[in-house]
Amino acid sequence: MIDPGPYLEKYSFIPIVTGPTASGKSAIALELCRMTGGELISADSMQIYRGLDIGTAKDSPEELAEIRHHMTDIIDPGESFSVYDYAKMAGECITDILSRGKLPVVCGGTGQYISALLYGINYGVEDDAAVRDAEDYFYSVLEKEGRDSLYAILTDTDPEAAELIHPNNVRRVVRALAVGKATGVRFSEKNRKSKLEGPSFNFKAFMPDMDRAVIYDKINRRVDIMMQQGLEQEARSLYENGKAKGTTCFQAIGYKEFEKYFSGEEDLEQTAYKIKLGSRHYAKRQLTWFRQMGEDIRPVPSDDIKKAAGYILSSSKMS
RNA sequence: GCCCAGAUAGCUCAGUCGGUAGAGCAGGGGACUGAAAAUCCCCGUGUCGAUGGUUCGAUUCCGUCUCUGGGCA
Repeated sequence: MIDPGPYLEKYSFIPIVTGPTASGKSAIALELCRMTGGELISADSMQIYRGLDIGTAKDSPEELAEIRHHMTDIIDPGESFSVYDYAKMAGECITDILSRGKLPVVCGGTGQYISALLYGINYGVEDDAAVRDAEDYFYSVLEKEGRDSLYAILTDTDPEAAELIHPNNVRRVVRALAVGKATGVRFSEKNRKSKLEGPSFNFKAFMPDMDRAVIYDKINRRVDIMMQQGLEQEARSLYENGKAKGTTCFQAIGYKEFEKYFSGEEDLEQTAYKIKLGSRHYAKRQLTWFRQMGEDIRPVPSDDIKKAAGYILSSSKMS
């Protein structure tokens, strides 16, 4: 555990505000920063990209100017980024903020990023070029021999991992195989050891308590607003950026759905429908992730932002 | 008013040569350890429009009615 420094005098933990998309977590986190003079650390896998503003529901330019944001707008579309990178960089940001006597407020809905921080998952060595090569190798095996024989290799070399990964989930099968081949340590073995050190900081996570029907309704309305704000133009410039083509940022909901619109196969109405649908499905997956974390995530009232922020701060002072 | 075609899951539809029915989408549950807004797994009882008739048995065949399309007046 890293020495929290002077911040300890006032607060006993670092708050994480998470939850599904459109649940209002950002407003709560901003309010927390205002109330404490804190700084915000994003935990969002798409808001790290410059230029993806409207579709990722990034905080407004005014909010970005008012509250100092970290882990937002840090890389260009086309660049790669990983959970490992996130955990490392976010940790550095937190250390830096604490050293200046301020409160870091983590906010974002990328479950894997939240878990990485909260459980202090150790992802291992920094250089992953060997793993990337191994992934390429296993993808070529997949192409030549099919998914059954690919899965058979995993059953053979790491039965424990094979037990947990469905044969159809090629991406995870390849990942497990590649880690084993490149590092010489079985995927299952590496994962088992990954939590031994524990988290680097004392975090506490919170999530707005909001009915799913309300979240879905907010998503639907928010997409209409994004369209009015010029999402089409933002997506178009991403598509015209040669370097970004086919990279991670194209997985972002609100951008990938424009592909068939730009090729003339679908109209704007169909595109908006698909963005809403994709966002709803995403929210559902996020809820599953956070539900699985159980008591590690505490609900906060969602009807009043100041009340929610106050609730988090008061629970800080008590414990 | 007449003729034709429909009416089956929240939606779009398939099907039952008469033995009470199933796909896609929506929706729900779950997994997740270096792309995660990704990737993957599981979940389908519904007066088969209403009402008579034929039949051991009708959502299925026949009659009537209601509604919805389309056509003719």
